[in-house]
Amino acid sequence: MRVSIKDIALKCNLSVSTVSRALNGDYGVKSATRTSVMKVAKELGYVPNIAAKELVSQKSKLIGIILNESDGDGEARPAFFELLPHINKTLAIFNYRAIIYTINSNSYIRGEITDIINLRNLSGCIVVSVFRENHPIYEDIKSLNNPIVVLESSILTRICSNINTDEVMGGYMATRYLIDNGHKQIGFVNGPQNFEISNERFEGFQKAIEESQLQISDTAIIWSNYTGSGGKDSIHQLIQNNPAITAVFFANDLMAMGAISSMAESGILVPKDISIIGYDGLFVCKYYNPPLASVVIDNAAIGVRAAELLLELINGGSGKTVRVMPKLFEGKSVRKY
Amino acid sequence: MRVSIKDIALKCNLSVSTVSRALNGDYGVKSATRTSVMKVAKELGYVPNIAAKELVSQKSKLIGIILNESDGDGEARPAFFELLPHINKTLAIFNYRAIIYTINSNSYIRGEITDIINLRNLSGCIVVSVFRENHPIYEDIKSLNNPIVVLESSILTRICSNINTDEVMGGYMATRYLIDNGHKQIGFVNGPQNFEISNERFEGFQKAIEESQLQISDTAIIWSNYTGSGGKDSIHQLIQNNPAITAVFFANDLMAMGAISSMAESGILVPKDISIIGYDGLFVCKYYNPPLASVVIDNAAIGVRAAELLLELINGGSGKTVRVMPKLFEGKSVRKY
DNA sequence: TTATATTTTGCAAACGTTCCCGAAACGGAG
DNA sequence: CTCCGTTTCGGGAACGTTTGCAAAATATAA
Repeated sequence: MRVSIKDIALKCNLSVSTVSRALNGDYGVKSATRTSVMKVAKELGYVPNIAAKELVSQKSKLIGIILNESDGDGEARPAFFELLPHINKTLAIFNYRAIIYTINSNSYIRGEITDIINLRNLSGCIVVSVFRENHPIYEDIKSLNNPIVVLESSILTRICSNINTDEVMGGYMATRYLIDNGHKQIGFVNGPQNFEISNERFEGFQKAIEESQLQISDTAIIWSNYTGSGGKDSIHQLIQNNPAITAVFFANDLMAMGAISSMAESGILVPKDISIIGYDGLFVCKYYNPPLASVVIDNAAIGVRAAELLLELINGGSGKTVRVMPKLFEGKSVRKY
Repeated sequence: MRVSIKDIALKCNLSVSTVSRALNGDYGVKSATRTSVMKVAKELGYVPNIAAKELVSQKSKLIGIILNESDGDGEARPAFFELLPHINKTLAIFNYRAIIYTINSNSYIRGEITDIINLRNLSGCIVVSVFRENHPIYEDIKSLNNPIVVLESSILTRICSNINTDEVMGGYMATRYLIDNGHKQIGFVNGPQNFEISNERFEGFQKAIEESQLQISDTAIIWSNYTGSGGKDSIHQLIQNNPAITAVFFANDLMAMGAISSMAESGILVPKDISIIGYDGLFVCKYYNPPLASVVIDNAAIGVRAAELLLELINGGSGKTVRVMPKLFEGKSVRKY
């Protein structure tokens, strides 16, 4: 049998209420008794019963991390797994723990996230994976009364914060980098059109292009799917329709890598024949061949910040928007003219 | 106020005990009352209070996933993040949930894992990350009385199962593949000597070498550190001391990639000048340039199996060892003679 | 019909906390 | 020494379940 507060009370000749107060540092207990309680608690190896605490407090110190199941295959947005440990560590500092939920984007039914929260009385949630625009989960989140932090989105309510990289800026930086290195015929392989991030990255792309008064043909812009094989298909289509192209911006690293390895087989070399820049800054970028230029998202910073934002909400703060600036990793995949 | 079992009882003119039994499908309640209880529960939107359940049952339906914090940087063993969703999904089927703990391998103090389990009354743990041999956590695990599944290790007790790929076989397969393609001067860049997996992969390497009666010089075997930059350093050292070498087996993909990208800068091409095979089968392998031959570990299978093993233990089963066979991904990084 | 066996239900304790409220102890002022 | 204000403490309800045991209801057998 585990030792409880009652055992301590017995050994100290105190009531359970006093012991509880002593243990929790509440005001109103003599410091002498507090220390003796602490001592006995330690002697007996007391471990508080969290279930009991949760029962009376109706709170759980548990926060949910919502993963889009389609990320499970490691194809889409592997970057998210890189920030998990950082979320976790930050929460742990305040004695919160993360509990993982994978939800299937396609079979999602209204209220699912509410049920998840209610069942375990979660203190809050971090929605970590990207869902397509207008996905019903966003409706649920908007009407929810629990602290939520949504990544890579712009949902903002009294009790819902969001954090994301400045995707427009990211798209701009990548394109600008190509332009600054003398490229004029530039292609863009984006993700699906119904993802917010795709549109924002596109916006940045356009901004840089217009700024430089370049002409980009419609066939130089492809809406793909963020997967490696998508990148492969797109690059060939792109080259075929735009033989003069000298550089391509891929809206994520995976597509870029798929394209590069596929081109190598056809004898097209990067960056000699064509320059490539990706997006995400996966840690393998720097070990890629050639090291892949990429817009790097600071996952550690996002993870930490997301956890902090959630804790703020839990402690009564109100929703806010945080943008983190992406950085450029130059790699060696862009040729300088 | 949330609706409780009591509200249902009131509305049904029943006692809470009957309602509880009806809800839990226990024997001894008339099917008519059961259906009416179910109906009312649904009407009222009843959600069971898990804290209360846990309090009386002294069990939690929560299982801990123990991550070695040093994996957090994404450098060491990124493969582990690939199996997280699979563990999670399998557990979810049985209404168990995973809660993530990162523990710092270096500052670990005896009993830490015990505390983790006790605090939340975890039903069990999956220790997912590799710790060095003789790490104190293994002592704790051996003396623990809770269900545990350890990955990539061979700790086995009444209540502790382990699951791992056949590393000896993996090392053998990789080496054999090089030999079968006509390579005779083969190098091996391994991980640190105080990791079980390093030694097992080495054993497989040796086995294949001896079987083929090849002579390998001592300088062709390097004990590195499983990181990209480690791979880079090792390959240069290796080539310098063994100019005639035609193929290198890296004990993980990260080192292999670090080596390949670094060699490219020196004009050494893979597989034309030197052949490379890695280990882990990271999903980026197939998009690497060139697609990287690798011993692929089936993370999905391991994740699912690990969860199943744990559930077995929780349900009273006893510890067992499961080995899964690695597969070979041929890629295009090994030249055939 | 009565007696008995079986099924179905209710009562109440228990799980380990927190917290409100009142009682006891203590301190200082008069 | 008395009185009153503080500080410290204890009693007990409450949180929402499960479960052993007894009571009630129902079915079965004679």
